[in-house]
Amino acid sequence: MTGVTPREETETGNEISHFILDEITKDVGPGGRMEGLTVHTRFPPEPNGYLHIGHAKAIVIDFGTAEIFNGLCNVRMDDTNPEKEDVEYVEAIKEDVHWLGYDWGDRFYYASDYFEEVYQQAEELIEKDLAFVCEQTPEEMRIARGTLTTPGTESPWRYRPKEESLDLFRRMRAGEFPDGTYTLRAKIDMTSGNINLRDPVLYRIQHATHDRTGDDWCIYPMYDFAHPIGDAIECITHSLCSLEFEDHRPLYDWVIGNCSVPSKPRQIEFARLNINYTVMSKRKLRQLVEEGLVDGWDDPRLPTLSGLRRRGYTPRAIRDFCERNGVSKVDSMVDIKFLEHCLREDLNNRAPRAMAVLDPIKLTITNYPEGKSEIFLVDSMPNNPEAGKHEVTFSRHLLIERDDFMIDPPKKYYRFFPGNKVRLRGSYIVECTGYNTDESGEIIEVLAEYDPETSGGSAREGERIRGTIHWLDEMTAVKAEVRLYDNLFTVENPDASELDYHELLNPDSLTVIENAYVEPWLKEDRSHIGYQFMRTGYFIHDCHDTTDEKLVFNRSVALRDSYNPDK
RNA sequence: UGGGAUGUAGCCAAGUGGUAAGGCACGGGACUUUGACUCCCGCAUUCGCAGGUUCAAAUCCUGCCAUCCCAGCCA
Repeated sequence: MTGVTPREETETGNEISHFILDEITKDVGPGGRMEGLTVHTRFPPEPNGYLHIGHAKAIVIDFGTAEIFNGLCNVRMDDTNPEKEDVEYVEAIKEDVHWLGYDWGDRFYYASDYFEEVYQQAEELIEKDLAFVCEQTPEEMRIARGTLTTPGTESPWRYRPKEESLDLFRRMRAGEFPDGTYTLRAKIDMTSGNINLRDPVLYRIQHATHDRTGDDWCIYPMYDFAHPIGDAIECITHSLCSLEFEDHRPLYDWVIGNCSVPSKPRQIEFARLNINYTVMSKRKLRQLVEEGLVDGWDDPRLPTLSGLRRRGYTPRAIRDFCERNGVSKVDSMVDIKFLEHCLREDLNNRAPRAMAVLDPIKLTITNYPEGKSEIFLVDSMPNNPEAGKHEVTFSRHLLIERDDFMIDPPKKYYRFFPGNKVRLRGSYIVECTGYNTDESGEIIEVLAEYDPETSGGSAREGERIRGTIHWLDEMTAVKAEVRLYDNLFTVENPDASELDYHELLNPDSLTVIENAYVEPWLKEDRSHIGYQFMRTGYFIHDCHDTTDEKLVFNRSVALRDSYNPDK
């Protein structure tokens, strides 16, 4: 038979090629160690926090790899430590994986599903004289483990008769001993340069109620023991994980090799994702949430999937980002600008356009009759006529962006200034004739005259209008709150800083604009993945705070802006 | 004086003995009823460093340097 040839493209259209695919191709191909097997991967989160974009990379690799080989990918909650885990997170994790666009079918599992089988394997190991019950205290064990440069020393309990270990282990399970008094340890090699092989703990006593198994157990297996067995039981062919597990692989292989399991999965490691100006560790994210420095796990400034979702990121943009970053073993730090690029690219093709004025100033069309009003039809997406059109109303009193007017502009400023003509997108070309100030000299109104012959915004024959400005009809505009976001941290790598992370927080990461205005249809419309407010960025309704009475928009990402007055 | 990995542009990243892909960022230009989008152009005489093998080296060999991970009864 011939080997399975990986598909070269994903749904997002990216050509995927990396070393893991190469390895798997060899494994399942002719003469490979898994010749002819269906590729089967798994995504194994610990339910102790919310998923972030680093997990998205893992999900894209786990599910994407299975997809490429026409295989399967399971989801398995790694719930072997009841003290740290909570069911609260399970549903959130499911939602995030689905939201990203992946489906595990009927293969949603828990490591705890296998507690009985894992236990049986432990007994078998004891009988094979490959594991023993140890009575060292945590402190004694730490000392006996040795250091990075000196070998460890064997536990005094290492050579106790296996019958005794078996009896003790059963009594551990029966709940006869308090936490910390006994452990089950693998009998490997206390002199190994790889500390994971210095008789690692396989089981510890923990009188804790488990979310799924309740009080059935008072001993729980360690990750290094439960994980390979879980993989093998599910007949996972390739167990893909991050780099820090690289030196656990010999132990993974030891467990697979010495236990009676139905398959022999292969672990392959890849570098986890880092992005500058943010943090990715669950610990730090939790801290930000618990200290109230952000508005919950789904704060739009956070790199959590729920935060990105609320910010207006699309699953497609995130998948695209992960795929285009590639997969390698190099510790890397990806530029957040690339993430933003992926979002803009997706939204540019799919988000309808609207006009919104974030910082309004009045514009009065002095030669347009008071009380008169007309309706213009504008393309919802100029680059895609099939997206249709929508109405905008025009009248004497309009709103424009405050920085679209200057009394004394620099060169190449194409917007409003006395004497200049600009196009009010979709309606008319107008000439700025002046402005009014209040007692303090503050500009409160811009004045202009419209040219009736430019209806729809088309210029007169031979005339070139450089500036096109967005605007709203004061009569029909709807008030909205708009939230602008910037990086949460002021430094590229907060983790590497010696300063306390509180000092690294960007004080301007959130800007709330209370009195912005938007086109009225945005009050009802919720049918789109996001909107482009022309010339200002991509926005989405805030899913928490938008109500029937109040509109709240989050800026997902600003538009690129090449305007540079200094040039 | 341990073990495991990794070094290709500002950031990702292809490349597997035949003469440095691509993307992001950046700079320039064209187009434009979004200073957006799109489109062109530019952006590593050199692959951590030093030797060596070869007609030919980012790719092979030797030595060195730098960075990351590991001493939880966490995952």
